[in-house]
Amino acid sequence: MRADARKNYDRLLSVAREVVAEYGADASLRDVARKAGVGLATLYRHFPTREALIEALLRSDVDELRARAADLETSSTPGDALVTWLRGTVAITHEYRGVTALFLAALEDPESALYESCVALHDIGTRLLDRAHAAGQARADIDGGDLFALVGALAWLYDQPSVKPRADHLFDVISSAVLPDGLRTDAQLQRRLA
Amino acid sequence: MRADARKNYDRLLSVAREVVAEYGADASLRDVARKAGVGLATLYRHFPTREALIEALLRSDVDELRARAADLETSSTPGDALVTWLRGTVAITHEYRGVTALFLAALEDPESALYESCVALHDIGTRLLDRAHAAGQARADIDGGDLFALVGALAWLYDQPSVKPRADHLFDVISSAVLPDGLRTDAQLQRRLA
DNA sequence: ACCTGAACACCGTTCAAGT
DNA sequence: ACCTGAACACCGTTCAAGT
Repeated sequence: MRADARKNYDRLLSVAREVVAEYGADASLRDVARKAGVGLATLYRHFPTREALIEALLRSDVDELRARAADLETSSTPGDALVTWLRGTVAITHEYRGVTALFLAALEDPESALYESCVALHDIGTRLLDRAHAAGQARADIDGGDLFALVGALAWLYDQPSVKPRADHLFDVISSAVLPDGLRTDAQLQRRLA
Repeated sequence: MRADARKNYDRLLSVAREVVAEYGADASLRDVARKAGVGLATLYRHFPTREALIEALLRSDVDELRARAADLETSSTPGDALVTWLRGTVAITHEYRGVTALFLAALEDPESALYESCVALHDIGTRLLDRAHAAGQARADIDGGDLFALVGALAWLYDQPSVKPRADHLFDVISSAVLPDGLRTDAQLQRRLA
């Protein structure tokens, strides 16, 4: 990449991070280009679609979630590991307000720039879920696809301002549906019994 | 209302019903006016906001849900009544793709044209939920606001094309979190035990 | 190679001017 | 009273013309 192109690329990415944080994943791309002091077509060549831009923003987050999952697999009970990872995934997804609908669509569209990231998240979740299944801590009739969809629904709930005060509670409700207390013997349950 | 105004009003409403069914609650209002053969400003005077238009479309549905709830209160066990009503509410909300975010916002904005409808749905749900609470069939730490938010999340899930095949399953998962089988003695449980 | 401005076809919202 | 077209300030996307 030529030096000036590189500079534009980096500038676009850093401006996009701010704009998306403020206006969500459906922020105006024109606005991003304008604030980056760059022609609109320049943004389009670096990031041919909105998904491509979001993907570039999300890449480091997905890597982090992957690393966390690896840690959790060795440091926690299967049930706790899954819940902790879900909480982190929902939190990060929520930072990109409105991105969950893009995610769920991308999972079925290998052409999407978000496809790889979505598959990665889907697979990590499935792996943690299967561990919980093996330990008899997760509801048996839920698979990785269900889990991915529930993460989307939870992130969507966090995205709604009026839900925010009860969002953590709803996280507990939904995650306890995936991991019923009756099947669990981990820290969360210990706390409830204490 | 003058005869020509009445005619325009009715025509706008019927066209809006089709357009919203096809493109969702964020359909182009310009498109509605165009297809109704009416000036754009005419639409705006009859329906000063998008919420006002959606509210007009939704009014009969809300009335129907209210009637159903009244029936269910006399014809079913509290747990069954709540689940059946939830299913119907999610189904109808889903017909207006994308309306759930408007709903959750309207519940906190008395100025919104959707406010009355949202409060009505919220209150009906709370009433059915409290019956289930009294019968010991519903999870105690869930209130009407939680229920309203969960209905929104479920309708959002039904709105995502990639989730559709598993949406009914996720409905069961989430509704069983609200009404755990351990607390229920109704038809759904009987079926599962059979 | 890379960038830009303008063009095109859309929005939502408002308002002066018509009947 | 009611309606309309045009105006304004926005989009996303594409492309010919510049350096």
